[in-house]
Amino acid sequence: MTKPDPEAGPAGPETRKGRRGRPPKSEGPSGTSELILDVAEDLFSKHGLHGVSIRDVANEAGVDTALLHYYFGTKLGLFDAVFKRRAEILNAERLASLDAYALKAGDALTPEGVISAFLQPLVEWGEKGGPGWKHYFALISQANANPVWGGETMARYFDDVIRRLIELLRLALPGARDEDLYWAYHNLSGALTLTLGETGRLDRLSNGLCRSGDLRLAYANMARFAAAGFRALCARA
Amino acid sequence: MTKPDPEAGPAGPETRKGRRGRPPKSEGPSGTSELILDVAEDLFSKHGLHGVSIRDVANEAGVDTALLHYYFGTKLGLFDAVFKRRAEILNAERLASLDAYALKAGDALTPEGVISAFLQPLVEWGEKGGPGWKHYFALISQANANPVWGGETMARYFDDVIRRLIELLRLALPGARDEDLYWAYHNLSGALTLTLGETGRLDRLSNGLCRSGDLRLAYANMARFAAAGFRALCARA
DNA sequence: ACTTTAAATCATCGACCGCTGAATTAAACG
DNA sequence: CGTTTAATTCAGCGGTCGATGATTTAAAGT
Repeated sequence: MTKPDPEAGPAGPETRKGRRGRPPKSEGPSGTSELILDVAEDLFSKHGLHGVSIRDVANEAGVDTALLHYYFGTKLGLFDAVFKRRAEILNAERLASLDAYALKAGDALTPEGVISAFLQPLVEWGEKGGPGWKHYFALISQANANPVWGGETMARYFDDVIRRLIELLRLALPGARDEDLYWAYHNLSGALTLTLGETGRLDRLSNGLCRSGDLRLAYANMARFAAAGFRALCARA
Repeated sequence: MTKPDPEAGPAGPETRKGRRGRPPKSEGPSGTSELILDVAEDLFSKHGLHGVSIRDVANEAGVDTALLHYYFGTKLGLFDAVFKRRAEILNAERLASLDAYALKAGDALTPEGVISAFLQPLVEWGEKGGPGWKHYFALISQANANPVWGGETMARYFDDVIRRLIELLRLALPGARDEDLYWAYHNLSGALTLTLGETGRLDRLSNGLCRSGDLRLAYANMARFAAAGFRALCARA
């Protein structure tokens, strides 16, 4: 993370550059703090917390480093803010999607249906949410692989939805032992994490036969794969 | 990564501390460069490349930072050396395990068998290889989630074994389309990555019902889960 | 109109970063 | 035994890091 980038374009309208003090009211689509979050999200998702300096973020966003401290306090505060921003939206939609499916399916819950409902908001945000959501997913993917702060962070933000998911899977797989349900979820979680990363690894390995950017296909295959896995793990004496 | 640790114990025999020059021949089990690699492996696996300074490694290993440059040149050179050290051992064993299974099974290859053979060396090293191997696995897990250098690194070190795995799975699932085989592998790879991390996430989520440290169980469940997934994905028109 | 507050830059501080050249000590080699 | 080479610490260089206090500008409140 060291890009000089000394003169990135004509620097916007009337080259207001280095001008100190509060800027005149602009009708821009979203505030400066959102812009900073977008940039930080992008960089953190690619290089991790320690791979990005606040100078990197400030330069890329075209603001002074002091402004990041003004809004977010510390570097860790910025990171947390990035993590939190979309978590709430995502969790609300995933819970709603699961509840809607449970209501619709009544007694006829299937593992495929539950898992698809769980994944659906990810597909939609990934496809229609713009690049910010893809960066966010990649960030989650990295957090899930981190043994130090990852576990705690993931638990804090996402355990509620996951418990609801497992609850519905328990209904869809009557007689399943809880232990097996959790182990099966562990495998699904790993597959999901890798998909969220969109690292392009599969594209290269398959010589272009599979495109990890095809989210709809990726998630459909994951639901089918995992549903079969759940059945196999949970249907034993 | 900032630990003071000003006086970690009595500093060994006769407190040879700050003593300059080549040390007298010691009958220690392995050389200083191996010790440095062990420490670096541990720290990198927990905090990532950018989360660890060469001073951190040097302090933890009880040597001067200049010694790391003497052995490994740059920080990246140290990281690569850590990555490479065990990759060769692991790959040789995984290929041998797959070949042995192919020979034994003849025409009666099963997905469970192939996947178990693929996973077996991981179980054994994880159980009997000491903490170094666990740190190494966690490092791989993080590399696999990294979108920048992870994909290239993983491909360089591990693609050979993976191609052999898919080849055998193709034989075990006659009629499967290559595209489906790759997508199924993608899901297995994700599950494996998460297991390798041993982040303790499942332990907490299941309130202690599942212990991610139980490698034998984790890998047995993964093989069963993934084999069913492969069948489900590959057995369609 | 005056005051207060919000939003921004500037200049800088002390700490830490990766890395290097010189010195030192002991082993290996002849 | 003398020379070369391997293994180590020391001292420090130039650069970057996260963070802060002072200052400036414009909006908001009264």
